Amino acid sequence: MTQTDSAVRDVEYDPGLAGAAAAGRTWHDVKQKLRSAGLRPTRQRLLLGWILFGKGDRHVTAEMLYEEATREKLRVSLATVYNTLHQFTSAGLLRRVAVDASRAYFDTNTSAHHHFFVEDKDDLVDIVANDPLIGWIPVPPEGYEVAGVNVVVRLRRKR
Amino acid sequence: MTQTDSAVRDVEYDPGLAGAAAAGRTWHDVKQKLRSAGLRPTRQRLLLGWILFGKGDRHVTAEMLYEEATREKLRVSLATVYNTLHQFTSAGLLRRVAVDASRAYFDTNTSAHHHFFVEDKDDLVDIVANDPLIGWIPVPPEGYEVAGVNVVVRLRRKR
DNA sequence: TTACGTGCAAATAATTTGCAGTCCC
DNA sequence: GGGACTGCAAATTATTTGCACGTAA
Repeated sequence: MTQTDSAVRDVEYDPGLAGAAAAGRTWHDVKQKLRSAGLRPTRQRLLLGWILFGKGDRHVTAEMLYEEATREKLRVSLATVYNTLHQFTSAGLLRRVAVDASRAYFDTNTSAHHHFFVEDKDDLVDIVANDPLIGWIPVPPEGYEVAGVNVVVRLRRKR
Repeated sequence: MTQTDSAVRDVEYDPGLAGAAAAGRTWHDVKQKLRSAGLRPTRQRLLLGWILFGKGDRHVTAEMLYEEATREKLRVSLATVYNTLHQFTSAGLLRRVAVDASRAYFDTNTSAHHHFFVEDKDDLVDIVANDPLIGWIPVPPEGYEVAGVNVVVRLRRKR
């Protein structure tokens, strides 16, 4: 049975930023989150953290986050955005998703889940399902362990 | 049941370049392959095709292929390597694999299958299994169709 | 011949780094 | 005050492009 033969079932998919406003997280929460991750709550980390974690699950590139930050209140440099994204990722607050070989996406949802990638919109969307897509994980070669599983279902607009 | 709870079974994994020598493909075969893909068999396409398809399944980046070509016989420019990889991919002779957000990998095995990625060696390895990893594919949102599924199991050297 | 390919070098794009100045604890 | 952080600009890395020249059909 090949992958293409596999059964296809209905699944809810995450509507993107819907519900963003609903997920209220206070400024104080962000500060706590940073502290408990061992990161000093500086002005720019708080701002970026606020943008990232204050509005529900998000998928961003460095450029997107930089523009959003600039559009908002505080001045942040692009380099700092990159640094901060990496610091947040090492601290386990973000998860890096490999979608294509050009840009890096960061996901505020760090739990095990997978993604749709909408090709013509460069849009990354959580796959929300009750049953796991992956039924089993192959045993890695001697001396290695599984560091993570990345599943991206690429979507194309129907002709 | 989360991804981490999933069952783990034994699986053969592709030994990399082992069997490379065995997969004899003649120069004539490569020429045929190019022609039937609608690509004019030029000197550099033949060379690159020979390297790619003459030695069994391979996973290469542009840089790797360029170095290998240079080390061999003919002079090819890096730009031509990039162009050729893309032409081969559009023609369906190669498949692009998104592993990390920095380099693009190309796989000579265009059938549906998935990969291990060995982090510290930047090495991509086919997952060869009898049962599919993915049991089902979620139904995409209205107006979209699935263009492809990319699964990468990231491996880390055991501490 | 003649459109398709190729090489080269310059242009982009995404990301990282070095270092002087700034800011939390 | 001192080390942790940040900004900026310059450096890297991966990839693409423009254009004069070469070559398979």
